[in-house]
Amino acid sequence: MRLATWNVNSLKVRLPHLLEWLVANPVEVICLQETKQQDTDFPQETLQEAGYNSVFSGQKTYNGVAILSRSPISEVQFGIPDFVDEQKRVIAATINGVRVVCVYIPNGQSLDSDKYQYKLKWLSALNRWLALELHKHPKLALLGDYNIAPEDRDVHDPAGWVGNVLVSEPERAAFQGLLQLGLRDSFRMFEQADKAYSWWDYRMMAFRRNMGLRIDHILISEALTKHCTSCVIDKAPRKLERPSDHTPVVAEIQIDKEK
DNA sequence: ATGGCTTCATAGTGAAGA
Repeated sequence: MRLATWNVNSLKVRLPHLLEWLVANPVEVICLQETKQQDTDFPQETLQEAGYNSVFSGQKTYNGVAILSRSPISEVQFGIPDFVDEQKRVIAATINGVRVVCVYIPNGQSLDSDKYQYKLKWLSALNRWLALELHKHPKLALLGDYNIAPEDRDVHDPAGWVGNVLVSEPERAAFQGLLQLGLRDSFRMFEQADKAYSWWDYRMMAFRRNMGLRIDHILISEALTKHCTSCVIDKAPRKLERPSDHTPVVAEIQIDKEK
């Protein structure tokens, strides 16, 4: 089954792009971030008509996450257990025997911001929870907008980004901490073109000049790695009119759907 | 150049994103 993640930057604005993309890419599961929509406004029926069940956790203006799936969705978890957070950034569910964890990791704003401290605490809480979750669900995938470029090769201009959030050493250490739980960055399991990114600033014609970062990731547990056959970034939606600044990432896992 | 663009919000001297 194919699993995707996409920060849509407003589901209300991007719904036509999402529906169009799902017709061309009928993935089994897609995790969405920055839906920026209250649950009462979530387009559940429209997505159902497009063949997708959905679970979602949203709020007005900011954040908001959702999981859509062609298969039944069970064991839905909202937020990180025992971590108090007003911001809707996590939703998890079990689909075809795979624990799907959808995250919108905080941006952090700047290294001297309170939001950066929140980001690091948040990552620490995520790590603690996932350690337990991996025990319960050996087949686990962590998909989302991580707001972390793991290595310099994930940054168009590493020297220019020094001192910024998304590339700082503590954030990268937190990313490595997730790998130390036994997760693998599925994108790096395969041969990839150089300068492959998943986000480009709206300004400065950044997309046309490929001034991007790879900050959207699909990490998979040991039990899934041997079944993972590809991971690709789909740049096509970034070329549309009024695009999201992020573009989808898709991993293919060869497992029995009936399990 | 602390800018640029986009979103949601409100009608701001805006806030936040990445």
